[in-house]
Amino acid sequence: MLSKHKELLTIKEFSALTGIEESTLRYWDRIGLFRPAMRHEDNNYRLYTLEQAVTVDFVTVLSSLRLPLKTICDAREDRNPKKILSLLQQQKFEIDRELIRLQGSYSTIHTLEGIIHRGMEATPGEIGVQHLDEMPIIMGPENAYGEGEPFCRVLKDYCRQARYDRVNIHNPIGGYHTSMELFIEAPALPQRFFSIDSTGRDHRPAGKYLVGYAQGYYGQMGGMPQKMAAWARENDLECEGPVYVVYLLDNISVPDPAQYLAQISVRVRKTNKSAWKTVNG
Amino acid sequence: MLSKHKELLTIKEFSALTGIEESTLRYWDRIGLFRPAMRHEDNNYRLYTLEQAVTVDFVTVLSSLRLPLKTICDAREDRNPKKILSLLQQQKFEIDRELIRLQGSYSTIHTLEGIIHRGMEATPGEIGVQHLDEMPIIMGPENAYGEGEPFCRVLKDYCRQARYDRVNIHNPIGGYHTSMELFIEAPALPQRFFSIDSTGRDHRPAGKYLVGYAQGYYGQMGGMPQKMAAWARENDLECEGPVYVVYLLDNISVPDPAQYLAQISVRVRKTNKSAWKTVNG
DNA sequence: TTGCTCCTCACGTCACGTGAGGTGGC
DNA sequence: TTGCTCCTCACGTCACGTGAGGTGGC
Repeated sequence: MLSKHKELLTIKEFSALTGIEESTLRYWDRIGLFRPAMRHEDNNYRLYTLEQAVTVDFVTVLSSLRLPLKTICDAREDRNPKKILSLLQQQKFEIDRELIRLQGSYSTIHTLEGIIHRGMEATPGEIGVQHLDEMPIIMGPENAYGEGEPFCRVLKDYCRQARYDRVNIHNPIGGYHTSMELFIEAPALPQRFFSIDSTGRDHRPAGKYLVGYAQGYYGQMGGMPQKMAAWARENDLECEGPVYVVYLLDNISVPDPAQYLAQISVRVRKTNKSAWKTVNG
Repeated sequence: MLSKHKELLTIKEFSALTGIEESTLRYWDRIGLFRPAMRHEDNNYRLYTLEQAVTVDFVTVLSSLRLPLKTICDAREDRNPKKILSLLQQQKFEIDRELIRLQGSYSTIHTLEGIIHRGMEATPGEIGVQHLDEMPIIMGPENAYGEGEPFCRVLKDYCRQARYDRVNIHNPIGGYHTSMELFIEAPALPQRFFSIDSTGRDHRPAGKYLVGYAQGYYGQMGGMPQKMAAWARENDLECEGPVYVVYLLDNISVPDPAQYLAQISVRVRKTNKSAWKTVNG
């Protein structure tokens, strides 16, 4: 038969038994969430019962589910199955929201990694034909450029709309020009912006693209549009469809705007002059 | 042509444009993470450029990925693609860990909801035959009961081992008795504990079970073992295999131990006396 | 006296949010 | 004078962690 005193645990013993930090136990005591069964008469030491090592799981389980300690504290007194079920149900929503946020972050990282990797491999000024895989995007509305309206303002209008539409605004943003002609005319003023987003239902289709890499600040293409057009003519290629501009390196990865690196891509096909068969050949 | 001054934004305008709270902008300024381009000469107002509304995304993107502001601050000065990739890679691990934790919480909630629901539907003292679905569990090691060793201590030994083995210790814990005979002998001293865990590779198999619901504190079955054995005999049933004890209602959902509700389950088959066919009949 | 465990109390952490009290220009 | 926007500074939040200074029994 063990003496009654033997069953009482000091804070250190209780901490070792339950795995809860001493400082946490003192804090829970202080806010009245979970208190030791008694205090030692002489030295005021906290004394926990062995039973408490089991009943404390009301706190540990619910706090592990991220319920605020205040909520746990309030629910503790007159808890019943129904009330607990309702707390759990609520918390499931919270966790769902967190899961969605985290998956968004994960996806953003994945996209960024891919983009930055390609940015490190690309050579500024390089032009060539490449096969590009499908890129899922979310296409924004048509841009409204007012008289002398700066690029930044329009981009921010897009961002505001994106926030409103619950689109992940932390994903990389690209520029969309409806044709090579319009791109050459105003390379700094895309007709639309798009967000590179793996959940997007729009996409830049897979296929053969004329790809150029331009170094410099947003929209400053340094003659790249003309060079790409010339390169296409020289190689009997015809640009078709929209032009996509994606900044592989920008202020996320380099501090100096002069080091930004844009990937410009537009679909191409061989012209009639070419030896290859063409669709309308 | 717009005047140079028109392109400068007050904190309110900048906040509206970027969606970042004014208090957050002041905080970022204070810790030197992101400062306005200049201050107004007269009134010391913060003045941001339109460009900054774009470059601030270095901060917003990385902080949305939960990188500590200190890390973002340190990386800002001389950032380069390689360094940013390494930060992203690290953060991916962090997010992975968080995702796993959250999924664990989600699964714990799901398990708890199921258990508490069954606890609300069950009638204390009831005995009957039920079909039970498979229940995934993680089986613990064999319990070592020392001389006069209290139940709580053994349970906590199991918990410590579970923490060590990285088993989710917040999932409900059940008792496992190797046979009905041993259960009747010592209903408060299960040979093993197990954790109800959807990721578990062990399980209580699906099948026909003799099920009893006993009210009261852990291990206090109030004659339920004998009653269940008697019920089985009267109904020409033979108990086989281990006995599982799961507390459907315990200190998570009710404060009073007298209200705890245990579900006791053991597989049964018809005896020879029965009209039904038996395996060895 | 030394070493040990415990105590309380104050302050730090992290990324802000809130409110008090004051300024500057219409 | 009133109303508006901005400022700084201090304090609050949340769930602890840390350390200073002190106690009690061997």
